[in-house]
Amino acid sequence: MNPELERVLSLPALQAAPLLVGASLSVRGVGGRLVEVEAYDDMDPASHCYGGPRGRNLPMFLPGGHIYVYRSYGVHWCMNLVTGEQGKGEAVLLRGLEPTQGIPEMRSRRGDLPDQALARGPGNLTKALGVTDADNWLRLGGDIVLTLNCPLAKVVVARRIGLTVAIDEPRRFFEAGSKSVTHPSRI
DNA sequence: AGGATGATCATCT
DNA sequence: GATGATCATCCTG
Repeated sequence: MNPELERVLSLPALQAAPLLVGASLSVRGVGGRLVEVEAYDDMDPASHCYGGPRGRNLPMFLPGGHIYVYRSYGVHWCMNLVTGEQGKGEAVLLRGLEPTQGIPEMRSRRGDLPDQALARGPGNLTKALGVTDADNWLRLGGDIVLTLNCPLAKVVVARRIGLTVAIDEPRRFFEAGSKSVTHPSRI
């Protein structure tokens, strides 16, 4: 993994998240540009790692560069990039991606949708990319590759979606104007 | 544009 | 037994 990416992934989630908007993610040859992410850490009562390491949250306490996948509402997989130092408990939820690679394969998994909708939303993103709990605990660099791009000029920080606590915390980062962002008007 | 609903299961109490 | 870091669909205005 290149040194700059290594550095970004060693940052706290709140600092790493905006730098990951615009980065390229590829999962077994299928991927695109990340356009929406959300930071979670041990100070956040909505985070799985709140209260310390136990059960399903253990991957969040690995060093930055690992993958944390969990089941949401019994129906969807959600994928996180672990950031920060080992033992801290931080991760960035991947919420939206603009497809650039393997679009026919995404369409076969998601149905006949416009490109922009294939990986919009955390559950749809994992489905389009073929990510499941088999990818939990993995480290970037094998099946899953992340490449930083030039920092984007227009990264918006917004409130969050679908939570019952700490919903107004500004922890959701997205690219202004992208059509692969959920609730773009909810700032 | 926004509110209500049900699907479905790993994890937690 | 209850709870969601969601989504598609159906409604209302």
